[in-house]
Amino acid sequence: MTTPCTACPLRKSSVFTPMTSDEVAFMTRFKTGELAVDAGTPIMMEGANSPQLFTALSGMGLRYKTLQDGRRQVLNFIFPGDFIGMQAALMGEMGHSVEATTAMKLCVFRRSDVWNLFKTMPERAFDLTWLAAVEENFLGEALATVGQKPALERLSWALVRLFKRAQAVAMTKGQSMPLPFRQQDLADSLGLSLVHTNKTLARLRERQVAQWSDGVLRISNLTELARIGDIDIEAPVTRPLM
Amino acid sequence: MTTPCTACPLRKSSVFTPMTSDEVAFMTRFKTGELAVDAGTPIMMEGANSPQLFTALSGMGLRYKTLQDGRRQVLNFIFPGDFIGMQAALMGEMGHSVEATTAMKLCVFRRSDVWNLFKTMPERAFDLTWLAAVEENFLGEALATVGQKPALERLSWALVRLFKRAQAVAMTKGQSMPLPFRQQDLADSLGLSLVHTNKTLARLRERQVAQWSDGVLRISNLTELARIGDIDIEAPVTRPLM
DNA sequence: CGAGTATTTGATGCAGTTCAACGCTCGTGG
DNA sequence: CCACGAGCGTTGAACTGCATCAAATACTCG
Repeated sequence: MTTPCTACPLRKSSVFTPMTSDEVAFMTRFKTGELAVDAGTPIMMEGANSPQLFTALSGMGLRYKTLQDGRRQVLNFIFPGDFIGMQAALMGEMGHSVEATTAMKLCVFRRSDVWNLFKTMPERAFDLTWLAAVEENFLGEALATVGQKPALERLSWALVRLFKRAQAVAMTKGQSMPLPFRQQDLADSLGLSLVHTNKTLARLRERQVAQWSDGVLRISNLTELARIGDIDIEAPVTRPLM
Repeated sequence: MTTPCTACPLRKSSVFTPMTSDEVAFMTRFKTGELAVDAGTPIMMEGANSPQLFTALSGMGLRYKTLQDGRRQVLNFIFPGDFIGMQAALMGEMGHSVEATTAMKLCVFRRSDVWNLFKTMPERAFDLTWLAAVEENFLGEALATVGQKPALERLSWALVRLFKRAQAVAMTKGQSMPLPFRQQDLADSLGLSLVHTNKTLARLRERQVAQWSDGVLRISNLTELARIGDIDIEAPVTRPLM
């Protein structure tokens, strides 16, 4: 019924570390199905103990935390290949919510099989930990950005990050990429108000550095954008796919 | 020579998940020695590929990132029992620097043995991943705090977090705990200026909620502090010790 | 006792928030 | 087929929380 991992369209991408046939066979058993959700669907709720874990196959989404008064912090944007549910898998409770921004296809795993993965597939367990470490690393960089940089630099940092992520999974066409979020989402990810985010995006547009409209981000001057955002443009590291 | 893990003073604490004798034996082999450093010593540098990993045995330190212009974001404060070098262990490069704030004793491991840990001790590999997930969780909460809350709430959140961490490792005496950092360190962890941090701490003092002077933090009203900081006071979860 | 470091306090300015209003697009129902 | 409302982007104006500047106090240490 469900596509076996041998036929996974994502695995072909050169960004993802190749798997041995043993690993692919294991993942096929680990996988319990596929899930297609509409835009706007909540996938995981903060505090919930989800019995399912996912890998995003297509579409985009976002991770966020909600505060008591309704304010929202977007932690990260979800791209194809991203693993969803790490905290549920390990600690049994999610620290944030996840929702689909566009329609998405997800690969589904059983949480209860995670221990089996550690016991019988150390390579895959290592990969899982690697993903956790990368996410930790990203959040550290995001915290430094939100904590220390002024608005123009925050936006530039975020746009470079998004563009590099998109490049890694071949979602870019030249200097463009789909960016199907609202300005409010980006604002909430950077600790800025919607109004100020809008005005700062206008500045980047005027400066001929980057423009974002109708769900498409166009980078006119990546070097300059990276300079403003104080971020390196390094070749993407290959990363494991769960 | 070096203390075997069977005699580890930290393991006795009830906060740490008990280990089987197999696990203790493994850790003793994993351990290559102990390191004592003075206050102010850098332990790991951002970008470095450290061949050594550590577990803090005593003393306190901090993790931080430095930006081009010299600004600094403190990511977290290090308590006894904390594992240091996760990113070096997995990705081969640290995303942040670590330094000792007080004199510290550290348990030393060889980075090259990590793969062996995954292959032969899945329980310990799981524990390592658990620690990574907890750190990811913490950074998400910190990001939400810095991104969304005003100064008084940020400070309250941070003080509650610190106090609960200290309670977990039995470093509190009643409502007091040692907090051997500078106001600048706390300011850098919350994305606030030193001056504003100082003035906001004064407000908490006046309100009879918390006071911090001479390296000692005294919580006068934990409930109120937690209320202001919008944070739950839950019993500490037992966690693995590496 | 002078130099260096940390805390404290007052004064001033601005980056970013909040409030408000308008335009555009799209879906829905009369 | 048009009217209406909802959601999103855009822009102007006013306000404010926090940064920055400045300076005094206290403490430690060689």
